[in-house]
Formats: sequence, C-alpha cells, structure tokens
Amino acid sequence: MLTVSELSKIAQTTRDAIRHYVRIGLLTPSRDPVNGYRLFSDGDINKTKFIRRAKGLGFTLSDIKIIFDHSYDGQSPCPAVRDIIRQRIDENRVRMAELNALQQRMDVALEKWKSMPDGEPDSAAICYLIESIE
Amino acid sequence: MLTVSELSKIAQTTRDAIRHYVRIGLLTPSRDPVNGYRLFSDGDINKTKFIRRAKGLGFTLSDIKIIFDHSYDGQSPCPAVRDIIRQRIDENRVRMAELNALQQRMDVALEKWKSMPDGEPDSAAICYLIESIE
DNA sequence: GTTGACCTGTGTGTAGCACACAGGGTTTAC
DNA sequence: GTAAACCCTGTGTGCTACACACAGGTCAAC
Repeated sequence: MLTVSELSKIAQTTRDAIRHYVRIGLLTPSRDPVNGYRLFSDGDINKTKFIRRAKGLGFTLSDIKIIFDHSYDGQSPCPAVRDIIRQRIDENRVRMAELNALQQRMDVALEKWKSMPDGEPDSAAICYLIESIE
Repeated sequence: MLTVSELSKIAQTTRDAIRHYVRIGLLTPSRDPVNGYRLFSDGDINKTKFIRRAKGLGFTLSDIKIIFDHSYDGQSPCPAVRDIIRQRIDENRVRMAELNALQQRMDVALEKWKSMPDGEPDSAAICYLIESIE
C-alpha cells in the first residue's frame, strides 16, 4: 500500500493530480488507521496509469469515469471507448482548424506590422496596428 | 447612447459577453438615470469592436486591458502589442503541436482498434483497447 | 392589466489541475 | 526533547471567457 507521494512517483502523476482524482471519485484509496493517510493499492496504481494513458488519447476525466463505471459493472467499456474517441477526434480536428486559422491571422498581422511604425492613440484609434486588420 | 442589446447587435457580440466586459472593467458605460440601464457610447461601440478584433488575433482580455490602459494614458500601445502577439504566436505554435500530436495518437489508436474485438474487463484490465496503446 | 422582451445584480458552472492555508504526522539529526 | 525537512489531511480559491440561472424591475404593445 502506497502514500500519495509513492504513487505519484510510480505512476508519473503529480500528487495534486492524484488528490484531485480522489476528490472527484476516480480513485478510492483506503486509510492508514494510525495517521489517516490515504493508502493506494496495486489496483489504484493500475488505475492512475490508466488515467494517464487515456488522457494521452484525448479522453477527458469524465470519459474515464464512464470507462471505470463500465468496468466496475463487469461490462465491456469498448463500445463506449470507440464512440468517445471518435467524438474527441472530431472535436480535436475542429480545434486544430481554429488554431491553424488563428496562427495564419497572427502571422499575417505580424508580417504586415513589420512595415508599420508605432502609432499614437487618438480619439478615434486605440491601437492602429490592430485596427489595421480587417 | 445604446442599451446592451443595441450594442450587442452593432458590435456583433453577445449581451452576456458585453456584460462580462463591463464586469471586468473593459467597458465602463454610463447609466440611464430613470431606470438604471447601462448606456453605451460611440466610444464603447469602438472598444467592443476592438475587443472582437483583438481576440481574433489571439489577444486575451488581459492583453486587451493593457492595450486600453496604454491608450488611456496617451501612450502608444504598439510596442506592447508587438511583444504580446509574438508571445501568443509562440504559445499557439506549442498548442498546435500538442493537438497535432494528440490527433496522431488518436488516429493511430482508432486504426489499430478496428482490427480488435471488444474485450471484457477483468481483474487485470480495465479497457484493453486503451491499455494496448503504449 | 397582461404578456413578452428587455434590463439589473449576483452567483454558479465549465476542465483539470496548481496553489494556498491551517494544522497534524514522521523521520532524522542534534 | 527540539528543530528541520518532508510528508500528510481537508478545504478553498484561482485560472479563461464566457453561458446560464435566478430574482426582481422596466418598457412597449395589446
């Protein structure tokens, strides 16, 4: 049985993150009856590593909760996992497109501003650099 | 002088966003003495449009506050604007790389899982699909 | 007067933590 | 025994940019 710090090292996860997972119910450690410290089992090690792996594949903590619940019920989480990752893939694509578009706008602006001197604010303009962009 | 809704339409910004900007001090409308409604000036229209434009170039609301403060002080915000956008460009690049890497991992997993049947949870595995990924 | 649209101030939720704070526990060295 | 360093606990707040909720007031049209 391990303390927070010990699990942290083994599972390559910060103590704060582990405490957070306990708080939201993803991990349910037992207690040292002597000092009240949380004691994490081998199962908890497994789960913490799983959380890291799943997060690395784009699953949210809510998603992971769903997967754990399936597992506790003895049901296969696989269909849900397949659905969820398809959703997360679509969302990530949208987000990537947004960031790409933003990057374009920023690069174009920076390039354009290279040939523009610093301006002064006046009653009509706050920052003419930004205002020069449509 | 305009109400929240009127400004919302002209500046293509939700009423909630405008109220949020007032709350955080980006906009400082006057008041209708009769009913207490906020009254936004032409300057506020200008600022709201500016906020939209600057956000579209990756500036955060905090960044925009800094720009406004320079402007109120009669100082050129341009040097700050140049610095900030360079920061935001770098940050966006990092974020884009992260999302690209995530997309790769997700695509690879989805492809791999196509040839794997659904599995059942057991004492050692929570979800073998996810656990099959390094 | 009633209704629907608008306004206000105030508070909460969103995701996944990191950090803060107050206080208790453990180990080691002096 | 004391102190320091490290750890633990529970609880709360902050971060970003809003969207939404709630209770209550205002305005215009019917």
